[in-house]
Amino acid sequence: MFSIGQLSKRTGVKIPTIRYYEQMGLIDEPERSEGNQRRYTKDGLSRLSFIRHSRDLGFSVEDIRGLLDLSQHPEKPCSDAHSIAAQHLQDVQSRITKLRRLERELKRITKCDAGNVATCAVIETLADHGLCETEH
Amino acid sequence: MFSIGQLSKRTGVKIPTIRYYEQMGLIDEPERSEGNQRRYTKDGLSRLSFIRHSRDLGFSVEDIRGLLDLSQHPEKPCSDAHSIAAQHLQDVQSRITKLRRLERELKRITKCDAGNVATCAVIETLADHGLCETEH
DNA sequence: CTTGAAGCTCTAGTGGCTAGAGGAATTATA
DNA sequence: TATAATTCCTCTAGCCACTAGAGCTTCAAG
Repeated sequence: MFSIGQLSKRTGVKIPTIRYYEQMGLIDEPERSEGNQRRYTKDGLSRLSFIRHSRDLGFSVEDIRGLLDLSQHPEKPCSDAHSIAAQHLQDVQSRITKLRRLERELKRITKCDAGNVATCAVIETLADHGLCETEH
Repeated sequence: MFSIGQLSKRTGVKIPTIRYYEQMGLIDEPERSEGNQRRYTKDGLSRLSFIRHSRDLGFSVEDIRGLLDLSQHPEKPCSDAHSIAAQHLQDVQSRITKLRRLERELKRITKCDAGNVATCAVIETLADHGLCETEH
């Protein structure tokens, strides 16, 4: 049996976040001590690790709800899990593409070495979209 | 003079967002018509464009506050603008790095072609961090 | 002068937490 | 065993950058 603090240390999920997940229904309400403190089992620990890991990979809480549900039903086909993951992969890739464009633009405008704001490329570019090299 | 709707169309910023920026103090309160509707000048238009453009580049509202302030003082050295932009560039770059790692991991786990959840790599990987190839 | 679009203010909700108040329980030390 | 230090409890509110909706008023075209 783990206290919430121990669970937090083992998983790297902060205490208020664990309580938040409980509220959102991602983890079951655990047993309580005589004094009403949460007491977790190994199962609780592994479920929380699953959640933590999924969050690290950027899945939304809703996605995780689906993935957790699937993981409880080993007999189901895994195509559902795949479509969640594949969709998420697409999201990640499109975010990367956008950020790469930003990066290029930011690199370009931070090269400016003007002395003051009047001729500064950062300010100028922000004020005038036409100066941009790429779409965004 | 533009109505809020015209301003919205010209800048691509949604109407409630314009009012939100006003509330946040990013744009001045504009004049009003006799019937209390907002009426904007060209100055208002270009200020909002500046904001829109900065948001597109991913600057936070706080950053923009600083950049706007600088843009009103053309005599100031532009090193302040640079440090805001350079810091932001760093943020963007570190986000890209993280997303690239995610992408690799997601690609790997979505390659699984198992029939059901019991042996599905997506579920398995999420449950067991040890199966991951890279840090994240 | 009517009608329909566009505007107004105000409140509340989004996601995924995080912070703080004010108190109770547990654990470690004396 | 007494006390002190730490951890835990619930509850409310805040973060960012909007977005949605209710209920009302004003504007512009015909």
